[in-house]
Amino acid sequence: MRLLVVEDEARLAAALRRGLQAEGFAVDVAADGQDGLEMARHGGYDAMILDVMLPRLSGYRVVRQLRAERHWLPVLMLSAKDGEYDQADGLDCGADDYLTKPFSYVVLLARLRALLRRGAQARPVVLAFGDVELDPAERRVLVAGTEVTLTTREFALLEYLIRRPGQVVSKTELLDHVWDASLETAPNAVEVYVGYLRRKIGRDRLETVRGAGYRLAIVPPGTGVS
Amino acid sequence: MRLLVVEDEARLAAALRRGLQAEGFAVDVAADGQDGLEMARHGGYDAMILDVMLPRLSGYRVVRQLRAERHWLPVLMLSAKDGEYDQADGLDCGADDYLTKPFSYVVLLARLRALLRRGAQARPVVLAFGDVELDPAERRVLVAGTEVTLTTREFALLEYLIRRPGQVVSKTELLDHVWDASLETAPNAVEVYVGYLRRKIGRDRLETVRGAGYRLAIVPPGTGVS
DNA sequence: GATGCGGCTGAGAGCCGGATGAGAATCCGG
DNA sequence: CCGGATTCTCATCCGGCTCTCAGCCGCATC
Repeated sequence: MRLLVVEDEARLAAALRRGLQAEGFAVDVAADGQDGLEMARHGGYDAMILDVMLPRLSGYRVVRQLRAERHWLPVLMLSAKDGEYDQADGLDCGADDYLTKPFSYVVLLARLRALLRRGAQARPVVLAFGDVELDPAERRVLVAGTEVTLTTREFALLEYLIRRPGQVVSKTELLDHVWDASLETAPNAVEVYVGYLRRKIGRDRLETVRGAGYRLAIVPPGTGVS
Repeated sequence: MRLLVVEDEARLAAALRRGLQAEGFAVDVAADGQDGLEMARHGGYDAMILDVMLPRLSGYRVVRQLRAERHWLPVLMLSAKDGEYDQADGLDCGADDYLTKPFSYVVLLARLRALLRRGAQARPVVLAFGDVELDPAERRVLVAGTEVTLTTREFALLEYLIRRPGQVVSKTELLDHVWDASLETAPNAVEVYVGYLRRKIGRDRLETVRGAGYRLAIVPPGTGVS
């Protein structure tokens, strides 16, 4: 199994290389985001361990770029725990798993094994539900075939909902995942953004389930007035 | 086998970790419900041991949330035996097995092994009884194939009844579980909501057992006028 | 057939969850 | 450093949900 470790902190990189090699992996190391991306593209690795904070190109951008180029190799992200970067962001970018520093080496190994067991999954290029299509890589949204421009928040909200097609998602869950969990945001923000989103994708495509949350809905073709 | 232990009492958590690691399991520990939920989502565990009384998010809520998100990992619940929390509640939330403190470590191991042997079972996504289908995740109800919209209370009531298919459920039990136990609600409320529900799902599908409670009933196909 | 008890139901008061418009604060590109 | 876009808060409004009450019905027992 070939692994790519992208980590600029030399000590940690060396430790990881040694540890993983001892487990029988073939390990390459890149010291910044740009190099990491290059190597990931052409290296034929089975998985990648990727720090978030990197010189030249952040870990987020590396994953995003890879996914945009349709490379699906499993990515395990590492980040300092200072709240500035957060797990949801990482996973949204297309990472497969996430670990905050400091982490136990045993946990890292376990997660990595889990990833390798799952393997590179062919991912849907675009998420779709009804006549709403969302492309996370290109950050584009099509409703009934025509493009709609969304702000960052609106996009994140729609993405979270469309990954749970048809299911009811509670406001607290949305707050936790679409908004930064650390910041205390008034729950009302969700309602406000639901409102914005509805104006853009069409009122009927986003249903309120009173007391429970929100749910994407399929609007019958022909009826669709966005 | 990877296990997640969610337990806030440090002594017990440490004891479990040590004991289970000695048995050859890889063990992670979370100290509150919120962390536990996060880790359960992304950690790729084979099973979870979950205390009921936890800071931030109760064990019940953790399981409920996991199940709502279609994670089926086996869950073994632990609770103090003080009657406040009870076994039925735990199992209703979607736990797979239940142990009251104090428990013997040998019993815990045995139950855990049994769970792991069964593994994560793909669960029925929808609950059904007769021609009534209820999908907790999408929060939808179909009666004889056509959708029926229910309010929060009505939905909770039907969900509770349909989880006890065909059994008689007393009014006090309904009050305890469908209504907030802390608030004193007049018992009459149950009758009122049974009435509402009957109007929506069809009179015959919800029987009164005089002096005992209510029971869902199967109406013969063809007869069914909702 | 009278009486009593358990269950049913219509009406209505109050409350709560959600929607929305306006505006402050912040970010970002030029 | 400015101006527009974006994010978020706040106050307010609205509709419908929840629950209580009071009276009625029907079963059951005598």
